[in-house]
Amino acid sequence: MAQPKKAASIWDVARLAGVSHQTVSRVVNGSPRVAAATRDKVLEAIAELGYRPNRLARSLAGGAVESVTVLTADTSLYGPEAALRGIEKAARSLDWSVQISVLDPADTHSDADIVARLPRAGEPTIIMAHDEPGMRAKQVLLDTQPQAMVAIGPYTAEELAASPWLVGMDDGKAAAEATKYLLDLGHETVHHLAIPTSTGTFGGGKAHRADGWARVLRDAGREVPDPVPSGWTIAEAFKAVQPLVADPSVTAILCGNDNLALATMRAAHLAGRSVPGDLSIVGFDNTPFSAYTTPALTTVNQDFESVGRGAFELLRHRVDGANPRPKPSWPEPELIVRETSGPPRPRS
Amino acid sequence: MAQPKKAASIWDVARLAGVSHQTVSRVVNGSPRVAAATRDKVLEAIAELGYRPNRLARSLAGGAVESVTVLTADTSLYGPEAALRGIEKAARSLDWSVQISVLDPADTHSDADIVARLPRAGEPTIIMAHDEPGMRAKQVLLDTQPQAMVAIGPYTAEELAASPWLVGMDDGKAAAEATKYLLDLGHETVHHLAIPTSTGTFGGGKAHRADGWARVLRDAGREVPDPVPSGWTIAEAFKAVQPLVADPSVTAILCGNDNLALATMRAAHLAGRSVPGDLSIVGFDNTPFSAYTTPALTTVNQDFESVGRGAFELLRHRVDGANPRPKPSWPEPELIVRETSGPPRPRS
DNA sequence: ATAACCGAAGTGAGCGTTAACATCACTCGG
DNA sequence: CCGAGTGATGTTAACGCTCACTTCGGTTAT
Repeated sequence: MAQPKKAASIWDVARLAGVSHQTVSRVVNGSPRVAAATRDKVLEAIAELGYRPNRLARSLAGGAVESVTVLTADTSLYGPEAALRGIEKAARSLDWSVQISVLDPADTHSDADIVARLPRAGEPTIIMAHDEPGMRAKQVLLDTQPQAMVAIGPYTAEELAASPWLVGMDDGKAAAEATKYLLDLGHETVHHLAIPTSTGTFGGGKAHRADGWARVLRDAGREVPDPVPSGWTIAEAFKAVQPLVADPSVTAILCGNDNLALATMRAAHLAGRSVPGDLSIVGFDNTPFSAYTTPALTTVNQDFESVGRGAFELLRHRVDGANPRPKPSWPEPELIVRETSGPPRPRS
Repeated sequence: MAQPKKAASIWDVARLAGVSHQTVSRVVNGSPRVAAATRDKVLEAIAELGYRPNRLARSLAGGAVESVTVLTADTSLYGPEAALRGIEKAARSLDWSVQISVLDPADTHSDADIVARLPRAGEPTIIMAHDEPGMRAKQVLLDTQPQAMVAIGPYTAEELAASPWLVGMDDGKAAAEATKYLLDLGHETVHHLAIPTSTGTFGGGKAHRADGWARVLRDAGREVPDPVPSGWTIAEAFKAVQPLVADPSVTAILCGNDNLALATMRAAHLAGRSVPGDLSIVGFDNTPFSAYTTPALTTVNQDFESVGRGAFELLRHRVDGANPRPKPSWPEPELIVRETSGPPRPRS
């Protein structure tokens, strides 16, 4: 069935159709300067040979750019995964191809190593810059090919507007909102189980979750407890959160994401603390499972898929220069109150 | 800082080092036939120019293949996501690049459309063939370029051994094991909330989850209830499972994956049925969250990441022909008993 | 001392496309 | 009825790299 022969090239089509290879190229690329009769002949030849254009050659020859490379440190995390989905969707609709390369923190890579992942110099690249490896990659690319990169991360509206290569949402603002919500519920203070920072220290960016949380507590004149650092995995979070759930004075925990929140719910359950009776828990991201836990998780919705699409649009703008700089067009993070949050028990 | 000039090519390096472009190529590719002094000169020039080889050109010129394209219908599902991770890891360690293209069931694509996603004819491709779009893509690629494709899906050991392009695990066997476990616990029968089938009908493949489940019930002489079909999303599952949780005669449900199991737990809770007291629930896949739900989910562990790696190895074997056909080397699916399963309540 | 050999390097021809320019047959206005 | 357009096509030169040869100076065997 399958011919072991080499795939047909534009020249083979040209020969069969009795035209020049350039005419075939014109037909394939939909140039209007081709007679209808010729076009039909060529199309017929293409069908007969099962010809498919070779994108590598196309790019090499200086055709329009048509591929993006996504650099990310974790594809199992909901945020990056959803953003990647948005990128892929947007890219596919324009017939761009999407490459993905994972920045594994395990193998410490040099700057050269990071750049070597790109299939060619100047390859359009989107970086998920929410953690340390991502931030580093962002810096490397910024030094190497700033005109062909876009980074996704937590930034304030001002930061986003000021930088031509940034896309993201203001997590700090969202975290502030969630913290305020818990305070308004009557909690004395709110504790924070934090995702790994991208900078090594908490408070590195105004748009970081931990930062928005701390800001609200300070502004309200409340004690700001030390944030409890956790890794990204649920198992790590489960371990890290133990002291918090064991402490009866802790009545509310804002978790850096829904995975951490799930771990916290589990830990609270095992510690014999009821949720939300003894302990209110708020997550982050509105991960699909969050609406179906028992009790259902109060969390902050983030439309990562739209952000991913936005990143692609911005990148395209920067690479082609053609379209005007696209405006951010995704919904703001929004608190979704479900069942894991409520007023604290009255002091006894 | 960044020079807007074009990136350096092999010729630029050659000129600067005072050698021919071929010598540069030799150095870059680690050929032994280069004098040490020359090599150093070239390396220096490379560093100075910041030269990076262009993979597109390399592939075009007939260098070794060094990219894989992964075709999948759903990146948010744990299985495909984990397999993709395995593929990426294996590929990266060999310096291959990974492309990803999502088979969106929304835009019904023609066979030609599927093939058009590949960057070039003969592009090495791995297909996640666990659902309808995947199966279709598998068929198309099988007809087009069987020598450069590998499919991942649920197959029996015999099927896997017989086909040179198949990789996967025997879900049927695992489902059978889980069903038997529930029967042994004393349940009269076991109901099944099923993931979408890849063939349109249940029982299409011996290695399918629904098939293994039905087989055990039949063999045990039990009634085989109609499997309840669900979509992939938790929300769909939640809706689909309602009749099951509402029926007090249903004491055990085997769910097609952990998402469906989570939905079932939630539905059971809302219906006032305790788990595992009134209802035993078993999931599939050992999704990370499954160990942290309350109660923790009994499920079947699947090492998708290893399967992904295996798929890559097999593909490499088929494309290069060099290495001997790699043997499957991942753990068998294994039942993990946690807290959502137990004996039925004694009849009253 | 001469032929045969070997390692180090260079030359030229593609790989499949597109961009830029050249050519050719018409058609049209004056 | 001829020069200028114009639309349809062909020709040539990249793009950055690898492959298959060729060349050249210095050994080694005879």
